[in-house]
Amino acid sequence: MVRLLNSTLQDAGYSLTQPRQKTFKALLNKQPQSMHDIIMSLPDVDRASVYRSIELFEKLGIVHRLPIGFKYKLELSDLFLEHHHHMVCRNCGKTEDMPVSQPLEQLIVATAQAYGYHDPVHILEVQGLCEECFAKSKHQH
Amino acid sequence: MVRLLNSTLQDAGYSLTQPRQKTFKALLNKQPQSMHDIIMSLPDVDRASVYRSIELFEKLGIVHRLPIGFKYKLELSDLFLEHHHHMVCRNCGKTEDMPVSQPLEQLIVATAQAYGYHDPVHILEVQGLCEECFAKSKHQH
DNA sequence: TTAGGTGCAAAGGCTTTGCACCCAA
DNA sequence: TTGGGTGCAAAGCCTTTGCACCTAA
Repeated sequence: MVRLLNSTLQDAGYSLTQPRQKTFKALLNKQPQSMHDIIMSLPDVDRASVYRSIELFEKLGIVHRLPIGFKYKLELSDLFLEHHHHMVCRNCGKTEDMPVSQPLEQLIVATAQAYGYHDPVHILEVQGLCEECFAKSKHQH
Repeated sequence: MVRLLNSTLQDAGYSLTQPRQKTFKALLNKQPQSMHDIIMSLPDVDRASVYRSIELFEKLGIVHRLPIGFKYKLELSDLFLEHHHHMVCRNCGKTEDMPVSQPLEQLIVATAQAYGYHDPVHILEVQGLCEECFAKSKHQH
């Protein structure tokens, strides 16, 4: 994985520095995280460098910024992961992947096109209660 | 409409003040607006009061805060409008309504439930090029 | 060696808060 | 009349920027 980061950076004329490697590793095999989460997990990297690394990673297509609520979270892009949507638990805030369903994908694109939108990209956020929080809420009543 | 604002506020124990009325009117018959848009359109109402009114309106279900990109925009809620989604033009930023399609609604809910999410609510944002911007982009090439 | 990258500190947006004054009921 | 509501100014986040120092190539 780090190998791929290296070549992605270098092919674009950027160097593989320690802060960039650390920021990348903080994203590996993780559910989407907030900027704050990443900054806290890297106490020896300056905030400004984390922001600058993430900005560069977005530009190079290494990370995606997901709108969640009115904030955003960050995760590695489809270069490293399959296309998918997210489900957010509105009680505990946990984010889970929702794998792509072809009929759903096609229907969203077809609907947008029916209303005159060209080249549509979509962001689908589903909020609900995860199994655990749903179970807890039943006990409390 | 102002009548309904009045009773909604008073039933909940709040008074119908001038800043609240003006903030409400700024939202009437408009596409979703940013907080900045609303504040700019009300030069004689203090920013803090606009924020406080919008916060109250959300609590009372009068307005909805829509995640758009990593920001949000505000519009009157389903009490005043029908349930719908939004399409955002990624060139000019224009927001348009996308009326509800039953098959799409049902498929989104069914998919979330299939992955263990209870009581799902969904937010669907479609980004694409509106007719005008699409036409312009063709001329430019 | 040296351009690009980093850390530090300060500045910029947007939003919230504390407090004295004001006005809707 | 009076408690909730407002305006003002200041403070608090989160994010960006300027600049001197550092380091990857």
